[in-house]
Amino acid sequence: MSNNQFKRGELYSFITGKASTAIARRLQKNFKQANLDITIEQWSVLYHLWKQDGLSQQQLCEATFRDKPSITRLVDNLEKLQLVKRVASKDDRRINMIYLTKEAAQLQEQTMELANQTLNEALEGVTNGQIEIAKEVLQKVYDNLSAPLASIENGEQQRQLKR
Amino acid sequence: MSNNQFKRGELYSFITGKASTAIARRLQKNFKQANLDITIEQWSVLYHLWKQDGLSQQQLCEATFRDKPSITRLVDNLEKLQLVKRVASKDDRRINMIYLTKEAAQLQEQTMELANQTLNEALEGVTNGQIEIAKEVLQKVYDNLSAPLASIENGEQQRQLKR
DNA sequence: TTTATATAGTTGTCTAAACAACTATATGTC
DNA sequence: GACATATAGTTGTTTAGACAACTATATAAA
Repeated sequence: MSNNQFKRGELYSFITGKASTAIARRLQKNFKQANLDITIEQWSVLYHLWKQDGLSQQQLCEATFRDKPSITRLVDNLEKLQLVKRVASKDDRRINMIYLTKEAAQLQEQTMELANQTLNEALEGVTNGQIEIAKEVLQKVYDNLSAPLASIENGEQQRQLKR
Repeated sequence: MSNNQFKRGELYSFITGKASTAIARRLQKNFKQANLDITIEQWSVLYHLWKQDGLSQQQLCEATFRDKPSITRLVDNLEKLQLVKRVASKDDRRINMIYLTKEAAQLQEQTMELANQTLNEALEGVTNGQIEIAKEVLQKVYDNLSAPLASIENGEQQRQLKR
């Protein structure tokens, strides 16, 4: 575990930086060239609404791995662009249901095509087997860093309960 | 190539989002818990200066995959924190050489330890073989998306030359 | 030597992430 | 029903990324 820390350190820069920002920038550039005036962050929200319309902001937080203020502001900007509407839930008035507009529906096909193109470009020369392993590693990384959070929070709770 | 687009679409969210932000957030949290008041972005700049002190801002751009304005502002903030000094190069007065301060040198050991810990946590249960493949995939993604940029820019140049 | 061009860095503007503090509504308990 | 607590969302602040426009210095070409 300790004799390959340098190798792992190298991986750190890959995971945190290069590949993900390269894809993001490329997709953003492709959107721009196609005169699509949305950011990839906004697109990532629309992406989940295309899969299922009418999600709450809280559900969008979970789907996109963002915190609540981030989603509030993304929805703000999507509303300004008239791509999305906030509708207060009748059952629970705390909840905003987010619905796509017609304009947003029209964006789906074009942007998904660009996203697929970008991904195919990015993964050219990578075999499906390699992709599967990379997915597993990245998923494991995510799980490793998500699960322990609970135990940390439990620790804090226990500390609080002692009082 | 087209019959596994959904799988690739899944990978997209892994690459762009979950794993990298999870590691970044965890490392930031670990810094905070250790009362280290730097951001991981600032740390990533220091990381390269620890490997070699006295890099120019341009060299930091290349090392950290950021653009020039981003480095200007990161160096601004690192200077405010007294972790770094700008020194105008005598050979070429356009160039700022960036040097670590004593305070920054003291940060190295502690932060590198936290980074290694975080990475070990993140990669728990992942074999070295899997890590190697993931590295290859991410490197390939980066290369795929970096190299074609040149040809796009050539295309633009050719267009300009036509005038 | 003047002029064009390339390079290093800065500034302005917009968008977004992280975090803390906040409001409003809902739920559970006495 | 009153009170504590949990949940959904908002606002303020700081830091950062992307992009365009800019200044200053260096280099190449005429």
